[in-house]
Amino acid sequence: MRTSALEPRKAPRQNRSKAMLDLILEAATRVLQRESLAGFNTNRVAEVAGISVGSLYQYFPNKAALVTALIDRAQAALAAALEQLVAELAGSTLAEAVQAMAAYAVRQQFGDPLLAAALDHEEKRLPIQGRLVEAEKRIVAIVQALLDRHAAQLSISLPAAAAGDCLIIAKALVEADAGRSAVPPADLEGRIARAIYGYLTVAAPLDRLTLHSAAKPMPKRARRSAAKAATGAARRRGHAA
Amino acid sequence: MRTSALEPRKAPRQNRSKAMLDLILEAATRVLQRESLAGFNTNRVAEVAGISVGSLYQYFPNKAALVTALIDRAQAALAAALEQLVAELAGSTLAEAVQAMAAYAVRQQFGDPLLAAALDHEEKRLPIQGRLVEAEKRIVAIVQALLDRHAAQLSISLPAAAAGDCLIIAKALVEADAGRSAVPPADLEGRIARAIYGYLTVAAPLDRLTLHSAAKPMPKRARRSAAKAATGAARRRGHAA
DNA sequence: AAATTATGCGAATATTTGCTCGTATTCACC
DNA sequence: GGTGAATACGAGCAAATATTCGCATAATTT
Repeated sequence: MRTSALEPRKAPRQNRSKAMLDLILEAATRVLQRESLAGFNTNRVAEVAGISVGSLYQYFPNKAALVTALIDRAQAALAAALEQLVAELAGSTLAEAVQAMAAYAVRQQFGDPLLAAALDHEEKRLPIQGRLVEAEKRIVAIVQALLDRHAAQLSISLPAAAAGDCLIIAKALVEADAGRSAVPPADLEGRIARAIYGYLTVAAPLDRLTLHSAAKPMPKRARRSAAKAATGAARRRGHAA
Repeated sequence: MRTSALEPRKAPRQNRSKAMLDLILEAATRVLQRESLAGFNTNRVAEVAGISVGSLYQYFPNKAALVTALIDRAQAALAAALEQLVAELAGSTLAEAVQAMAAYAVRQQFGDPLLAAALDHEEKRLPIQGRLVEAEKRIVAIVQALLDRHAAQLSISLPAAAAGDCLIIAKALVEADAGRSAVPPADLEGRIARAIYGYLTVAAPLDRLTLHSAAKPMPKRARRSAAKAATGAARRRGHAA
């Protein structure tokens, strides 16, 4: 019978078990770093942690619960880090803030590119409970607070999505480069800053276009040539992406 | 003994086997769509295809070869679609082109969000042979050709990375929304267009900042407050991402 | 220090899954 | 309509992996 709960099985009461829980989490992280999701199994984690599988299952009812705990931890850490980063950016300009966020994103993901990617992937696959979604919201809220400070400079028409989009853009750009090389290219930080700053502040022709296609519920034939081309292309593709 | 070649085992000579190959590929796609990578196994693919596992292994020496074929197919389709899209955008402005690309990205990924993500993930994990990397390059080249037409309007200092970055940004934004809802939000297309257009055309303060941090090989203490904040945050995080 | 509880162990079991192989069926060609 | 080659089948092997369970040891309580 597969246990399906994702909650940790029990909280440790004695010191040694507290330590063991940390041991497990740390080993799990290490395994994930080294061999990604393939090769991430409970036996291996236990081995790396230098403990028994049985002990692992004393604290986590199944593998998914272990991964969930890892994601949980990572998100909490990210939220905390962002919170402080935003706090430290109190007096800064928007451009400075964006640059700082870019710098942080690079450091963050290049620290553990494989780990970050793996957790990301698992998060989508897992039967998520509210806690994780909650953490996401908190992270977005932190960024949103930062953006609010500079509301005057933003040309954004959809402030609700803006913070989330910034995070997504930064993460995607870093991850793409992380997949290619072990060390961040010198221009990465600048490219991220550019993308985010651009997204937040573009004016000009896009406004009109955006309004056009967003005005109608379905942007089907939003504009002749463009839409035509797109649908044509979509028709042509097989089952492929 | 695990066979390690990624090439298809043989080309079908009779009609029925040709049909079977399609059947397999289509079934594989469906399985990947429905249950992502977990639950994607050769037995299941055969079952869904309504054929035998043995038949599957007649055409693909191993699971990886099957996935590779899928990726291959998808990338070829994407390249072809983009090529035509770019061709059809011959007379358009940059803003129009960006908008069209955004529209296409939405259609593309929302057609098979899970599939796209799964293939993406596998691509990183697989012992890639040149063919796949080649296809990537071709896709980037197509976009780059589009950008070249509007070079005058671009404020990009790193044209080499620009095309790739546009693709990454579009993909990431769509994927994020695809993970949340089955139907694309009305504003998604606009947000993508905005991000890309912004990235390509921002001017102003970012230029200076970018130059600053890109000038020095390592952007370590690029700028006081920002860098300080970032490192502080990085120090604080555990093994988490 | 006895009793009780918490923790730890790891061999054993259950399940999954990539893949093979002997056999059956169909096709192409005469 | 016969014959060899191609194609298809699917039970089942083997390796990997998730999970359990009975027992040993350590901590805590009485």
